[in-house]
Amino acid sequence: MRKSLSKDRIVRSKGEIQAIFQNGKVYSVPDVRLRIKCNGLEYSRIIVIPVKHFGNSVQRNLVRRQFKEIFRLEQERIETGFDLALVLYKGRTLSYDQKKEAFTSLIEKAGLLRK
RNA sequence: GAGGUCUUCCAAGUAAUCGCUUGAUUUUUCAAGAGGAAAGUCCGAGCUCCAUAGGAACAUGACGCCGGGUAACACCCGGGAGCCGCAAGGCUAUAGAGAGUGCAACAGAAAGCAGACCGCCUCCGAAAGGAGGCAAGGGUGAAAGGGUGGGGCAAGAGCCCACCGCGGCCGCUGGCAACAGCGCCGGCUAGGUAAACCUCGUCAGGAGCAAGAUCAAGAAGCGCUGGGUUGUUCCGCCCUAUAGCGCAGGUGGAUCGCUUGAACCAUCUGGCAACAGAUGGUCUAGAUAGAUGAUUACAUAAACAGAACUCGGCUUAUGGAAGGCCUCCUUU
RNA sequence: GGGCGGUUAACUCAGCGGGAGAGUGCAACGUUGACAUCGUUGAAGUCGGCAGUUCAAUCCUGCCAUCGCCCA
Repeated sequence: MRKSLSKDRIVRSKGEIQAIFQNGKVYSVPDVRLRIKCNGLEYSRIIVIPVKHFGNSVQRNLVRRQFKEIFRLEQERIETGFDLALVLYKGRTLSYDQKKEAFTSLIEKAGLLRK
């Protein structure tokens, strides 16, 4: 499988985001919270949402890009057919490796790791 | 060497692997891809819509030395004046207080066509004190209606004189001008505040790309009224019942606007400069939950910080480098 | 992205060029056997911050910070 992440792999419309937040299951580690919901498609999608006062726009864009990169590299190990919403809270500053660790443990908790 | 001050420049690059957006080409590649502030939204414009920004009066707001630059500006350049600084240099919402209204708490005798507490002097009186003259000295205050020196006087005072300061719809000279210099006149009369009202001059219609246009989908109508620019009034002209306003309901998708522009680079010419002109060259982000990331190497990438219609400025945040100038110290 | 408004005592607000205030709350005292109510007294403030105008700024002007509202 090609490790791409094009625009249709990102949750885009406002209604779908609302649906994840109303009906999704919640898993969390410090400073990061994951909500998942079945989407009925052949692939999984993601959206990264920093909370309102998460630093300035440079910091918000940086963490969003880094989590998208982690999802892109790990997506072949993840079950298909789910929408993932990552909500980021402002705590300590995580390095790239720490973010990757947090993401992997969240996927394990949610039982989405492909065997 | 230390401190200060002004100006300019840079804001990472290259290679590899995996990826993102746009455009070409076509099925595989190629090219391009955040800032000096992209920020704050404080000014000025372009652009779009509001049926007519057509006129007049009164409001309202902004600006305010002079000359120039600019599409325009509250910006920039040059000059004048005042203030600050030992200096380099910096700051100034820098017209009018000789049109009017107002304000100046407290203190002080007196605060605006000024006034007399202490005091000084003269006269009356035995004394206490009284009548008058004065504004130099003390004291109050942010501010007490020219300053210094001399003459003069009972004591004093622009009362008189010299110099300095101040004023004049004064003259001459220099300057496009602001203004400066000199002369003459005035014996001082004319204090502060206009980021208080105001006067004078200049400018300004309003809203903003969530403007606005088209397509698709969806929905449920009801009530009121003539309405239409949005400071007020008047005049003129015109549009529209497929109208306007209010409440309720629905959608919240796609395309255009959307990037070639008062653009950038180089050279020459004019100008003290801001800037303008000519010639040649270049095409340089266009996303829509929002594209620039991750890892490795090059000794090492660290500050503030991320385009959302586009320009010209201002302001604020911030790392580093270079140069000019000034002051002080040390050495030769 | 664009357009507006606010910030004064612990809380809610008034004031708008010369004295920083009101109500609630807080503290002390009185009243009561005790409490509530009531009465008296008191404390509490860089008027969001930094500059400028003025003799003098919560007030006028500029910049910054922060909070909130509106639009399709």
